[in-house]
Order: sequence, then structure tokens, then C-alpha cells
Amino acid sequence: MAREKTQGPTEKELAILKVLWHRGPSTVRQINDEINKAQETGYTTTLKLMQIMTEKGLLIRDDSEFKHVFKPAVSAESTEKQIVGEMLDKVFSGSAQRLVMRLLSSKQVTAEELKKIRQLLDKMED
Amino acid sequence: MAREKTQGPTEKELAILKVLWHRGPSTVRQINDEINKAQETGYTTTLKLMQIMTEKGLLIRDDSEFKHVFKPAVSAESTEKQIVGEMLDKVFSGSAQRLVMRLLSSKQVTAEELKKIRQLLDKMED
DNA sequence: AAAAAACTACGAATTTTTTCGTTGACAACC
DNA sequence: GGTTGTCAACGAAAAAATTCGTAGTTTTTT
Repeated sequence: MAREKTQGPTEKELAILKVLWHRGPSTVRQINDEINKAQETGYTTTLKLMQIMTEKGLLIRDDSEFKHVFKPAVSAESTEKQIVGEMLDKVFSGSAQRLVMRLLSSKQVTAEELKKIRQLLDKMED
Repeated sequence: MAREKTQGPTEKELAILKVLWHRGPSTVRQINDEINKAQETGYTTTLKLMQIMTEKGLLIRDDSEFKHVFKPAVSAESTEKQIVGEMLDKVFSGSAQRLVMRLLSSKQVTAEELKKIRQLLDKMED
């Protein structure tokens, strides 16, 4: 794909970040094993991506040991917020209302979740 | 970029679709003019994209006139729903609740909108 | 009807993202 | 201590998305 306007992680980069956010600091092998559960990916492919991400400042690498250990340099919160914000602009021209409308009509959303979302809104009132 | 799992429009393709949804059937020139308000893009670039989109079945072309007129072959509703659904999976592992949380904390969302979103939820209760 | 302008088609170049083969370093095992 | 296995670095290929130059056609203007 071509460049993104705002500099967020690419799709594969996000997949790596998600594993790191979930597992905590990990080696390339660990990340690659995890990613392979969803989709076959060569070890060096994952390694290369993580090297690039380190250069970009998305990851922090501890190379004091033979097996390098990586951790995220960005938070899930800020990254997710950024991605949602970008979609809000690009797809919905900034209308959060329309985004929520599409989300709720997508039937992936259970009644249970609907209730929790309402509670979230209540809390938000402050 | 590499392939997308689900076949949705790319970023530029979406930009074109948005113009068409908003303006109704249009020529390449009209689309290109509109797009150039946001970002300089050559006429033939837009033309090429629209040719590809027509091949893909995203657009329908009326070439009975010298200036071809294009209209969307997909609805805003289904496309937006698909994009949101994809993000729900890829970024939030399917948790609509977390998506809404990030959305609401992004402060692009006004109190006004918050209210309307709540009303939307109320209606949704059926 | 000639010249200028606007348009489409097409192929190729460019850019971005993803993938992997190869090489050399280190580690574990026998 | 030699063989086998794991690892990181690197460059380059492949795939996907975007951009544009050129050529030929139709329309408009003069």
C-alpha cells in the first residue's frame, strides 16, 4: 500500500504490537509463533518487520542477550485512539455518530455489549 | 501494501467512492477536482483508479457519452459497515465496547454528539 | 477545416508494504 | 572440538497501491 497520512503502524506491524501488548516483552520467535496461529509467516519476515519497527521507534529492543527481547514503544491506548481517529476522518468525515451507527448495525455486537456501551456513556457524562 | 483479507476499497478508492456517494454520478474531471481540494492528484491518476475500480466492480460506468459518467456500484452503508467490522476485528479483537471507549476518549467527539449517540442506543434497544 | 483543448486507454514507473534467501555469529549437543 | 541448530543482519525480490507520461480520439474554438 502507499503511505499513510498520519504515521500509524501498518497492518502487520499492528499484529506484532498486539502480541506484545498482550504477552509483554518477547523474542522474535515468540512473536512469530503467536502470529503463525492466525497466518503462516516466515521467521525472517517477522524479524525484518520488527527491525523496521525498531528503527521507526515503534519497538524497543534489548540486545544485551543473544536472543533479543522486544517491547512496545507505543501504548495500546494511543495507537488505538489514533487508528480510530483516522478512520473517523477518512471514512465518516468526522461523524462519531455515524461510526457508532454502522458499528451497532453490524450485528457482531451483542445485547450484552450494548448494555456495557451504555454504561460507558453514562460514565462519560462527567 | 500487501493483500487485504477482506476485499474492501483501498484508501484512495474510498475517497473516490465518498465523492460519488455525496455528489451522485460524476465524471472523472468532477471527481478529480473534488479530490484535489484535499490533496493534489493528477487527472490521469484519478482516471486510472476509476478504471481499475470499474474492473473490480466498485463503480459502474456509462460510456454512452464522450465524457464517461460513473456511479458507485456499492452502497455507503455496506462499505462502511465492512470497514468498521474489519477494524473491530483487527484492532480491537472484536470488542465493540473497547472501540467505543477509544472513540469517545478521542475528544473529537462533542457533547452534542454524545447525546445523539445515546439516543441512537435507545432506539437500538428494539 | 485547422488548431487547441479535453478526454480515455494503456503501459510503465514509483512508492509502500511484505516476504524470504543467504550469510555469518553464537549456542547446544554429542 | 566438531556437528547441528538457533539467531540477527542484510539485501533483494515480490506484492499491492498509487502515480503519471504518452498516444490517440473526440470535442470545441477560432
